[in-house]
Amino acid sequence: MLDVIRAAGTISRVGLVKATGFTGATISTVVRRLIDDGLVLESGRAESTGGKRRVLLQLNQSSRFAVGVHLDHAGITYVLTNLGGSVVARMSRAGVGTDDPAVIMERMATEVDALIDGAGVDRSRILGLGLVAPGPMNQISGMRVSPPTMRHWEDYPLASALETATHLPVVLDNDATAAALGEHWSGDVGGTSTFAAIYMGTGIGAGLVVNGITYRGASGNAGEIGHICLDVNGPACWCGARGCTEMLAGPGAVVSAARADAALARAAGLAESPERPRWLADFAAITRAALRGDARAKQLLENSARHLAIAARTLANVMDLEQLVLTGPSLAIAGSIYLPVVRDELDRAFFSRATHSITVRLSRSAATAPAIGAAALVLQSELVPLREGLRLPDNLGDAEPTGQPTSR
Amino acid sequence: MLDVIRAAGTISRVGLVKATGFTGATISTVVRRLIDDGLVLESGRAESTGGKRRVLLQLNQSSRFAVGVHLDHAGITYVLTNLGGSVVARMSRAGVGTDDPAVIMERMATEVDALIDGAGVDRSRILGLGLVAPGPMNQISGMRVSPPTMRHWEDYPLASALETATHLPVVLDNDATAAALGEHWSGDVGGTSTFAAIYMGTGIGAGLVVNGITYRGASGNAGEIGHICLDVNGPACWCGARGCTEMLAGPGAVVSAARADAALARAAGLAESPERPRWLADFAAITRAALRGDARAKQLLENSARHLAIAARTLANVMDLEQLVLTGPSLAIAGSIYLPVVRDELDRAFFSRATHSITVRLSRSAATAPAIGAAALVLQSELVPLREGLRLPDNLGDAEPTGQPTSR
DNA sequence: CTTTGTTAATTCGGCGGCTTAACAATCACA
DNA sequence: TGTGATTGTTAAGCCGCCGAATTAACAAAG
Repeated sequence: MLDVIRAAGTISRVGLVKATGFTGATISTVVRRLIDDGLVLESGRAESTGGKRRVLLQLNQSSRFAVGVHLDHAGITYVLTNLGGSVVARMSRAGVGTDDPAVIMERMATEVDALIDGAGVDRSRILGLGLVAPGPMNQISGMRVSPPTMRHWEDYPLASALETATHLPVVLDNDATAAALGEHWSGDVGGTSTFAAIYMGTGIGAGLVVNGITYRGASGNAGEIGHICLDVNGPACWCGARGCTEMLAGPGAVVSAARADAALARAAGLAESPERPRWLADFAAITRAALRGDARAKQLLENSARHLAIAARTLANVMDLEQLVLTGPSLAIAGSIYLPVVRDELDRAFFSRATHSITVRLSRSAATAPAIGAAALVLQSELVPLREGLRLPDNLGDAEPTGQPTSR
Repeated sequence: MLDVIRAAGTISRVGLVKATGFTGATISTVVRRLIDDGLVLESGRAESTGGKRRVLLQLNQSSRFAVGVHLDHAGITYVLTNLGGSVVARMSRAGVGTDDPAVIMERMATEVDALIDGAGVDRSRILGLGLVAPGPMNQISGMRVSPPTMRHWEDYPLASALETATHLPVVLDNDATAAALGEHWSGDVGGTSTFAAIYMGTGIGAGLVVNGITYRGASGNAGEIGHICLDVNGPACWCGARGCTEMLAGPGAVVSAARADAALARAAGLAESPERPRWLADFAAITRAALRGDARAKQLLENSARHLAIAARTLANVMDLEQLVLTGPSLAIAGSIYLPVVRDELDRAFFSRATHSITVRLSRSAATAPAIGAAALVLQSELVPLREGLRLPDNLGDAEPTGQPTSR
């Protein structure tokens, strides 16, 4: 319900009737309650359609808030969003590094406090905290399989620890999935039923949102397009396969190819074999060189884009997507180079293109997308009734009675 | 609810309480009504666990039936299944060919009558008819995009026409999706939440079932693994891309490669450039040659299997699958050759293999899987409440906020 | 055979969500 | 200034589901 109002931006009660299928009576009482709770505001009138003018409703954006935290090796990003998913306050702090989880927990609690206090938001209006991190997350406890750099976090009871530290309800998820959800809430995805966010950071992943809820797969690993084969004869990957997207299109591949080219490395200003690889800075430098017109840099990036585009098409074909968003740190930098290539690939060879188009766009907040998505997780869990589990049909006995009267 | 009973085979009321999360009270009344309607039977007692022995429940398999029809160029397959998805009667008739849709409709109506009468089933006990065909189906009307061989069916109002012809409720779907659903109902998929059926006929596709309901994507084209890229430098495909699975692993590719090899063509007994290509017969002949030990035939098929396996891994990674079933006419023939290759590929390189395993098996009824699935569509639509997400219609009537006049 | 404790299943009162039905409010237009 | 159309509210009732109490069936101990 709230989700419908949010997705529509502004909508009347009659509009809600059509959108939800509920009766006018139901809508009336529900909306009444939402207004009483301060979640929804009446915000004007629509033009008459022959009778009484419709009263337009919209979310009271600043009635409730959610905290989103993106936990990563390189940095922790905090955002405070309102009900609409718009960022009210944002903060970036040092990453996890090799610190002990318990230490980080304490630090996060104080930093979250700082975020909330800095924005001047009443704590009672905060619905909860969403925490996302790389790798699949166990919904209840914490990380199942963590990337090498965060190995010591494995099986740490993230949710419960953070709940006691911050006194806020905590929900967990994978960062790519969160990024997709964030786009669904903050971006103008509208009523799109199936879409994905391709997230390119160090690795390449994708988050999937189907009918407004995230698709996680059996173990939270869904959307793993970083390790699908684009070339049977391609280079071997650490995952056990060959020709994976990550090997052919990943920022790591781009950076190491640039390093191998002495002239390019010099032109782009890459540090020569630094002790600590700063791939993101290097990737940004290569992008700048390409935008300046450096042919070799441009070729490198377009090669990467071409491969990413093919992975995107695979994802779009398998999931039969309507919309695709490019996001993540790497695409925040080089998105303008990747976007046309991906668009072209899908225009040319998306399997269902005859039936329906697929729109591709860049995220407007690629760098903070996962954190925003983390907050969106909270918004969703609080506002969208999750119809999990099996429920009873409405008409169990009405299936073609064969003579016996259905006793009521 | 009925789906839980079906999936469990036999289950007690207490078992249902645990499985569904409902209260004992609810279960009691619902089960009572199901028994009154004849859908469920009490079938014995379980061992005591310290107190009163549990009464075991199971579906009354023969209380209701469903008709499943697989419409294809080459042949029409009819099945009549009971509530459990078991085939009660089966029939195969000539394919669609170039006949006019209206003619086929009439023929189907009489053939469905023959099927029902032959099995001696009361018409009032038939829940409905499921019709599946290649290509994406418009849920309401009929085919959207049809394969070249069935071009004259495009936009024909299949559902309504067949409803008036047979006087049965009709549901439509794509055949690969149906095959997956058929496996979910008739096979022992158990409580698996995410699985796919790879369907290899002339082309290659996959049907997806997530949490017991089919995933169709935006336009019913989901699972299109026949046209994902396995080799960026591969041969061009009619779909507009390069190196598609269908080009590298499809039966058509296998057969034409075999024809190109004169010695193999002779050994396998392929007709030399027949006027009408009989790819299925040829594919079967090549398979027999391989099983006899013909090295060249074996190599051809294993090459195909290797590529199909990579496509399967892509699908498994993207959807994060728990189970995979190989089905369809081609795999009904050569499944024993493909199965180990697919298993090996997933064991080696399935991305989530550390978190959870993925089981791969052959369908037990590969040839009739789509027809069984068509019947399962009916069973599901009647027995499982489909909770669709909230949807926004194209035009809700509200557009501009606050005062601005809405132009219509 | 009786008593006791445990588990299974049903019944009954009640709550909440949703619907139908009737009604009040607003607006365009004749 | 009605009049019909459209929007929105209120009241009454249905239905699914839950909680608590009750009945039924069984094992083990005496």
